[in-house]
Amino acid sequence: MEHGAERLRNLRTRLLSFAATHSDRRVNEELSKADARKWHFAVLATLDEFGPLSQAQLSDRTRIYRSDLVSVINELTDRGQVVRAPDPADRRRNVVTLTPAGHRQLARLDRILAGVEEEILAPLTAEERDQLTRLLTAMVERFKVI
Amino acid sequence: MEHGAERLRNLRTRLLSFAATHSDRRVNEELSKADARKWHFAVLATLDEFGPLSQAQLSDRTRIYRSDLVSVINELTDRGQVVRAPDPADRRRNVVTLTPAGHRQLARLDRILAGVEEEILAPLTAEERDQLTRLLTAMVERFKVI
DNA sequence: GCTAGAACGTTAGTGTCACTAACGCAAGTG
DNA sequence: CACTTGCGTTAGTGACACTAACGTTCTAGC
Repeated sequence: MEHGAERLRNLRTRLLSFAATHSDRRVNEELSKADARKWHFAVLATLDEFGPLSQAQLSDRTRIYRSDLVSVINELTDRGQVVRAPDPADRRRNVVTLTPAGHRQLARLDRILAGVEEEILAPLTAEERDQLTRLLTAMVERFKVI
Repeated sequence: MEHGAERLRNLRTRLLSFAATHSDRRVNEELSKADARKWHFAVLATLDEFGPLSQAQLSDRTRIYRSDLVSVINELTDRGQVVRAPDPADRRRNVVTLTPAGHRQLARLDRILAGVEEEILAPLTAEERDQLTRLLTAMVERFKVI
């Protein structure tokens, strides 16, 4: 009888959002020690993977809204981790490029995030972690389609 | 070599937060059709499970901050789904009680949330859904301890 | 009994995030 | 050349998580 007790606790949408809230909070706490936030990592990692990109491309790949990306790039340029330059081939565009400092920061954030992940996933075995990754990936894959 | 490509996509904290964001958005979209939001459900379900409670008790059980609970209770009383009355035994307290209309609304929200859950979990088999519940529960259990 | 501390509800305010709207400019398309 | 589309940017909205402070009321230790 799904009715009555346990209703709240077993609601998976709630469980999911609760887990994510906690995880996000920890991530932001730790990243802020390195003067960063999660979007910083997303942008730095994407540039590292794909090379210099326009802001629109960065927005597509990181799922950060174009409008929010502006201030993220501002923050990263302020910290010297990224360079924003107009694209001579298309003057609407800015080309965003990783600097050596940005590369070092990325390595730092990598270590931090690995630590937080370890902490968050601590109660799970290695197989369970893989399983979780699989399940979540299946779910978010679906979102993009719909 | 975890380094380089795939870094972002495989970051489980990101996967988690992405899945939760989408799930939350869908939940709120559907609940708003019933003139509700997720805290409404949390409060109504908790009152249904435990009977009349003070706001502090509600805050403990739903994990809604006391300060945010004020407006949630306001909204629910405006809709006639809940009654807030001073506790004669302890005049610091308000006792919050479910009304018949609140009970009906709860049933409605139950159906809505079941639908959204079904949609969100669509790509998963029944076993996988159980597994997900198990894994997430294990994670959030840990949070409370730490 | 009285006083000190704690609990209660409330108000106000902060910062992050997801998301929308509108704008000026530049590029490609018919 | 007009039209549309893409680009970066500014401004703003609303939900959430969270903190601080306040007045009122209860409870415990002296």
